[in-house]
Amino acid sequence: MKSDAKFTLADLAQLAGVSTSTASRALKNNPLIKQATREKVQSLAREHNYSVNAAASRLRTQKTNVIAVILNLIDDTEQSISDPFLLKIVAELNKALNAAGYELLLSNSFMASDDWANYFITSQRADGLIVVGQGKSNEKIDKAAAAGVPLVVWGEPTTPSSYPIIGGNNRRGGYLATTHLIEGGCKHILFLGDPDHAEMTERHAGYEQALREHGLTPDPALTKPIDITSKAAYDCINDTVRQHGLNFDGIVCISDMLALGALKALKERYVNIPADVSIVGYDDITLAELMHPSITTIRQDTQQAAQKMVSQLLKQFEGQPTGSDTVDISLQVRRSTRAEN
Amino acid sequence: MKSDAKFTLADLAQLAGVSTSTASRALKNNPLIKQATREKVQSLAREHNYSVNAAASRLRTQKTNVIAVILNLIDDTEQSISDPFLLKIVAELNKALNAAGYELLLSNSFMASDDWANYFITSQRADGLIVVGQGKSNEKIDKAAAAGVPLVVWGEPTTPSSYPIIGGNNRRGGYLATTHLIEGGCKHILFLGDPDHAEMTERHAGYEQALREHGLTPDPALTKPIDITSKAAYDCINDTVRQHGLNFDGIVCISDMLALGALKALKERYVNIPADVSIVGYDDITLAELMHPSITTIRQDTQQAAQKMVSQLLKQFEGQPTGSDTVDISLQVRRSTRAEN
DNA sequence: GATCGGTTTGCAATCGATTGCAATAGTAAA
DNA sequence: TTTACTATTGCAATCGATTGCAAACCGATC
Repeated sequence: MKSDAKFTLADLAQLAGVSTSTASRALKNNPLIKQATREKVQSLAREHNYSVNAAASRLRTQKTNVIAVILNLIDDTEQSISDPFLLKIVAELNKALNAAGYELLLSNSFMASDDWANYFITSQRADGLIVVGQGKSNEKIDKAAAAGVPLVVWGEPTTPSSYPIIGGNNRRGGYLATTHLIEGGCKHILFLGDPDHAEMTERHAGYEQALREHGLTPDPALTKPIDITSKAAYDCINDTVRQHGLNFDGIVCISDMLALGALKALKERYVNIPADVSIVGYDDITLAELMHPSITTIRQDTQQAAQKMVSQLLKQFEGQPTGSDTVDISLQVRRSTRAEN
Repeated sequence: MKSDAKFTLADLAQLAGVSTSTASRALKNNPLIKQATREKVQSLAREHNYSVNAAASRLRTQKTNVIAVILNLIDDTEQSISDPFLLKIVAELNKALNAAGYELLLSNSFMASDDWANYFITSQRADGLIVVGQGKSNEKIDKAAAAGVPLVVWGEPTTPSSYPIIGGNNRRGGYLATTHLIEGGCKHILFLGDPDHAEMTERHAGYEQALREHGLTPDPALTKPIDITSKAAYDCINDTVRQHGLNFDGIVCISDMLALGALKALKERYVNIPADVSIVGYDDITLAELMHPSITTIRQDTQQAAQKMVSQLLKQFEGQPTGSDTVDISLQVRRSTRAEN
């Protein structure tokens, strides 16, 4: 089973009594080669455990069949590592890429050098990039795109860009979440999350839009620009309650992680959820359903997201036109909000 | 900035007025080359955005500097994708590998062909493997190891094997968790998790040991061999309570995800945690602390785990002896268990 | 038997970097 | 000015697979 000496295409060809060119073509079922020859070569290959040397093949073909997935973390927060949503996207990307015949090289923005184009593409480590998260600035992404790197981003689809951005309809998400709270009778709705971040800006816009459409006036004091961590949400809610008492009856969170933090803070103060305060999260991570009460949230279809990203990337390889696109979202109503007014 | 024509080592060498051999050596600071020459080449390289072609380099050196990380999922359950613990390990591996100059190729056992040795190593896609999770059978792993593939596994360290296995001291973990419950006054302790799985076998052994040492007799009926999903835990607790009433006052879970499911089921039945039933989880995922009540759990040091795995792998590259090893674990006491009797 | 069109196959160059060994430049001693 | 070394640099082979183009083969037709 274990053959110590390397077994190369040349060896295989010799065994089969053909040239390496024939062997190579036979292996990939090239119709130029007679059927019988193909089968012979292929069966010998199987028998001898032959597999194409990827390095050589990549060098010759200038194609790696590898896509680098970059977790573009915001600052140094723990967001990346602890946020199940991002990781779920990575998992789905893994599936989708494999299905398309690509492998997934995992990176994160702290590691990879600043020059993505160079590091991944010029150096022929990958054929393209998928960047998960826009970060606070698009500098690195823009730079890579400007260098002609095939890339796709998970983020806010309406952001003007020269590359396709896939994401949920965040404005609608914010709108749905807020409207649901209002219909449940909420009048003073907190917005938890930093509106400076592209996706969040939209969600916040949807939040304000919903308020206005229902005759409520957005109060800037109710928007809490915090980091995307449960801890930040927990602290924020505690501070707010301490300072102003329970001056709100609903919370729109820009991620389920924040919702969990908020929920914890409120429960510790014996605030009744959803009677006294209703909470809506975002992303529908597994945990949302497991909480007590389970959390109403905006679900983003991650499988569809992965497929769209991969397909946009493949289009770039083929020179076809590409564009930003949205992914389905839907409101998952659970127990952290009141059913109706 | 963007140069369309490929810029190769040869071009760089020509610009610098040296041969490719000199250029190559200069780039990697080979002392054979005069300092001045090195600097000249390096600065030209920077200036022209040169970066070594990985494919060519790999072909020539027979070294990829890539490690394939395989998520070895148990069956078709959602475990992989939803379990934050595994993903945390991946994230830590990413860091540790990068620090050691390696890249991380992400795979999972559904994708990769059955013949890992061939697919990853012979084909020169990676230099070694890190397998996360032993799975229910070691077949694939053993096969790869037998083929001489450098590999390390995250699993139960006491499993006899020809390759190093890194993992927590699971017996001690089970023991600690159970003892803690007993000291809190629990008499009828449920064990939630499938003892068939290597790591879980040990945790279960620790559980039984703790019971015996405290004069309690393990009751087989209290061991619930369920899948590693919150849903399974939720269903299991519901079934048990429905059939036998609340015939237990403590639960040892083999993962926090199970603890969450159990917690939810109990809360829905208005069982008081920890007064009526205490719960201990395993892994200390972020959520454990965020639950209400927060969950007492066994923490495994994932950063240390990643470092040990990587270091064991590097040792294999260097031909040094290797061996299985354990990672620190500790009991994190929170609110889901009673402080004392 | 020569010719022709279509099938199959093989030759040899190529992808870009690395490295053992030979060659040259440089320096100090004779 | 040689000689003897050492410090630098360059030559050319090599890693293994792919592919454009030319060559060989095959059967059929004239």
